[in-house]
Amino acid sequence: MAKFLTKRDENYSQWYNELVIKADLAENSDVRGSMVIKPYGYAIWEKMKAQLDKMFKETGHENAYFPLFIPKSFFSKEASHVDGFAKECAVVTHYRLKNDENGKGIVVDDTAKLEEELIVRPTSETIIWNTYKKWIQSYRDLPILINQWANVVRWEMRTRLFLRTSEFLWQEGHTAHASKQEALEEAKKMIDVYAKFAEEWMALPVIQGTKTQNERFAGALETYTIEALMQDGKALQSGTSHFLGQNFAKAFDVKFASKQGKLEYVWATSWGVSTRLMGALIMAHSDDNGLVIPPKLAPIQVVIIPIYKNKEQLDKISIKANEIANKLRNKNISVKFDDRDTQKPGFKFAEYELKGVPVRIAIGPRDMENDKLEIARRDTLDKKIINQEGIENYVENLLNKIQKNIYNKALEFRDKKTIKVNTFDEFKKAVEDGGFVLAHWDGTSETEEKIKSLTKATIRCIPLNNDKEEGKCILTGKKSIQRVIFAKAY
RNA sequence: CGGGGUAUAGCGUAGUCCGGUUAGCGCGCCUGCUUUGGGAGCAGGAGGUCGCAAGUUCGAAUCUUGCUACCCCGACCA
Repeated sequence: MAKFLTKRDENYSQWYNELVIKADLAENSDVRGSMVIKPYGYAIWEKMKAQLDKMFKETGHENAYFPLFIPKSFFSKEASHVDGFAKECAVVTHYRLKNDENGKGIVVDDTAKLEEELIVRPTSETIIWNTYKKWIQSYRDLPILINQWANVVRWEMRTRLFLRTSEFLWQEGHTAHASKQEALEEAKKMIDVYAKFAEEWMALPVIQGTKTQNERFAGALETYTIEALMQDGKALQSGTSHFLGQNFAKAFDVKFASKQGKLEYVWATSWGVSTRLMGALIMAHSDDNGLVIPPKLAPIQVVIIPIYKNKEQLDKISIKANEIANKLRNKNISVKFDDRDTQKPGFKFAEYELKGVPVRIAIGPRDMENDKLEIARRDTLDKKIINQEGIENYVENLLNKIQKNIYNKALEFRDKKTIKVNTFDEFKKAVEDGGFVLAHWDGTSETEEKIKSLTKATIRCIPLNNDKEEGKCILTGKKSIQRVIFAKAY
């Protein structure tokens, strides 16, 4: 089986690329570094989006929309922010095209040069804080809890479908608060929301922690992150939430009158997840036969495939299949009855396996005689013949089981690949083997940099609620108060 | 931005060094028949400005020059 897909242990990144394309999730477009998200892939993203949106609203946030274009001057207002993004910005310099005088198609009209260049947003802090300045005068105007669903552009040198594309879809929350305490709580609250979403919906175990200064968001005082482990042993940063302090308020001069009548700068957070979550979902669970999608995010949860020799048989089976489909739909389960006559059952089995549909039901003449059906689950590839009677409860139960099993499998894998080391030799070997490596670190950026250049491993995070433990830095031997998580990352 | 490479049908490729019939093959696509409980078989068929432009030549996918695009390695990537 799966003779059309490269195996994971042969070439993991080739497996990933083939899978994304063959499962019909996305493809490269003719625009450098930009992908087309195809209907099946977009359907998964829509499910993610719907759930996240619900969770944001449940935590008091509202959606709004800010401009795609940001005046260049906004960017220079926050120094570390511009440092972080300057090298990967798309810039709009003109606003008109004209026919080439030599008849060679269309050229930029040099006379239509913009007074001030516009940057295609790589993130929206600047335009949003420029706006918040107009909205905030008093503590009564706070907090502002806004989220935006948008596309952003970062001119990356090297791109990969979903993991890093020049243009990508995401949400960015931008909140404004009257106190440091409240902003910090907001940042933590949102990383918590992300972790909950990853674990309960994506079946993806994640570690919450803070970033070191080196890895922090440009302009943030603290960056909270959720880190997940992929099957090749590399880490994937899956969501971040930043405590921005008063940096942006100061850069954009956003002050409010406090209850005591003093003028104070506003405290800020921002937080986001992107279509990169699709990459995490694919890499964390899928196997050599194709995608494995957790039921809660699967666009099709159950597919029914008829097996027949002639039209009369198909007609009979169709009646039964539709009956079953309706029973399942009444349980809010999404079902597809695939009665295409243009493909054979074997082809369909393979196709839905490749596409990661959690449950497959096959009904043939044999089953029709005995009131049975064949049910197969994608996560374990187990097949069973069961009674048609009570199928809706059976499937409902099975989908929950599959969701849990996928999570447990990923958790087991991560636990197995999480190793404590105490010496630099052990460290190098562990990094080479892949996985999360728990090691002592002296807390300096220089040491972190050195370790990165020696091993390509970076500090993924300092876990929240980390156990305090005296130790010695694996590189310098200096004192350390806790272990941090190292890994090679995407 | 430095180094290397590639461009031929929807996709993957052979042919290019050493110019010479109608540019070959696999997948996919179309038609027909037989098939249908794990990616069907046979027969027939359609599909090509050989990246673009100029040059050399009786003759260019093939040689020369220029251009463009893409890929790989490095640098870069909260």
